[in-house]
Amino acid sequence: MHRFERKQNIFRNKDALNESYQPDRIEERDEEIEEYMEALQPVVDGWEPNNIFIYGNTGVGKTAVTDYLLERLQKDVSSYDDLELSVISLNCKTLNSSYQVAVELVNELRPTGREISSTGYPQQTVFKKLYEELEAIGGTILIALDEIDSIGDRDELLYELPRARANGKLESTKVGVVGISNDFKFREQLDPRVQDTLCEREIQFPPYEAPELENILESRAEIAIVDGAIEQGVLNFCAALAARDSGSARQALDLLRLAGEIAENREANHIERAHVETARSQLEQERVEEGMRELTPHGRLALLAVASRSAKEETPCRGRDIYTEYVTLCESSGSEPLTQRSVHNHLSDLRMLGILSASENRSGSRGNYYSYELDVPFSSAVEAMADVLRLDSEIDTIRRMAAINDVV
DNA sequence: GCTCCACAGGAACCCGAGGGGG
DNA sequence: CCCCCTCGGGTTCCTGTGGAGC
Repeated sequence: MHRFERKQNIFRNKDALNESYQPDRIEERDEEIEEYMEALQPVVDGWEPNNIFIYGNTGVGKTAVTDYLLERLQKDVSSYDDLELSVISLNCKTLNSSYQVAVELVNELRPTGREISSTGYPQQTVFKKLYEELEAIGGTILIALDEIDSIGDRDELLYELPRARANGKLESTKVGVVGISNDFKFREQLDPRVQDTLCEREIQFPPYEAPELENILESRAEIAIVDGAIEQGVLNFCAALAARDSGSARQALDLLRLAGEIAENREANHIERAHVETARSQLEQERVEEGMRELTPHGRLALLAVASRSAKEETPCRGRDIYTEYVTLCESSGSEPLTQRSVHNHLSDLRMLGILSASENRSGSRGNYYSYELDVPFSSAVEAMADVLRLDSEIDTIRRMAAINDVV
């Protein structure tokens, strides 16, 4: 007989560890909040808003603080009847050009049914539509663009928006842009004219230090987890791991949440260090699988080529040898091989994703080159691709080779 | 101390699939 | 119908690199 039973020996309110949870109080970011408020002050005073650029790694509170302050600002502004403030927030993660961001903004502002399609128009046409929508709203408009770095170097919108008023594109509307970026190199690569305007006010969110992370974890754990269900030193351990890796509160909270789930599944009464260890390797695994799922067919073939070399205990090995392996795999799967340059691109993508690691070889007259090897367990690399490629027999061979050579 | 290997990675371009709009 | 737009993934061509060996 099957039966569901409520388990509540670990969690009291697990949601408090989720990304979407909004805590009442934001911990350890007092200085940044103060600076941020100062940058937003002109809105309350009725002047043209500052453009603000926020940067810092993922999980250091940029988005949380922005959401909190913009909400606060709207509330506080509403008590002055001569001020009209609208806030538009957009996450640009999946939008990789100014064009797409502009389309998305227009569609955000338009009622359902009147949206525009995401291709087809000349860029300026889309900008014009955007200005029309903004002008129709009037007052002060703050546009918060989260993960803005994903537009890469196609940053025309960031040039246009802050200048819209000066260029006569907008009459009655004052626009302020808040750009949020995970990548502080993004700032450098921006057109200098964009830097001038967009980065009028810059606020940097530094990574959290271990003690700060521990405070954050403590305050969340109080809400999320049953009293006494955390063993001594576990929070400290989570904080230390996250601080060493990324300084991200997101990561620290994920670790704690997953460790809790593992503890629960093992029917333990409290979360132990060992659960955190397991949680860490699981999260790492998930991250890698995520990366592999999004590979293009040739990206997969390139990875499989490395896996194949690895099965024969021939890694680390250089790009040239991977390429020949890749070509034979292409032939067996009946697809046209790409040029060496393209495979080289795939290898470097895989390196960025942390799936491959590369060591530089400087051998003078015999050239400089990278030696690649798998940076993930052999089995997870092969597993992740087995279902997609029409290479079952080849993959079997690779597996058998691996078994003989005892590769894992 | 100069040369030069053999790769890394940037730049410019190409192509076909998405979709305008007159 | 024709010519316009963007975009992703691909090419082609090219320059930069650092120390072993002359």
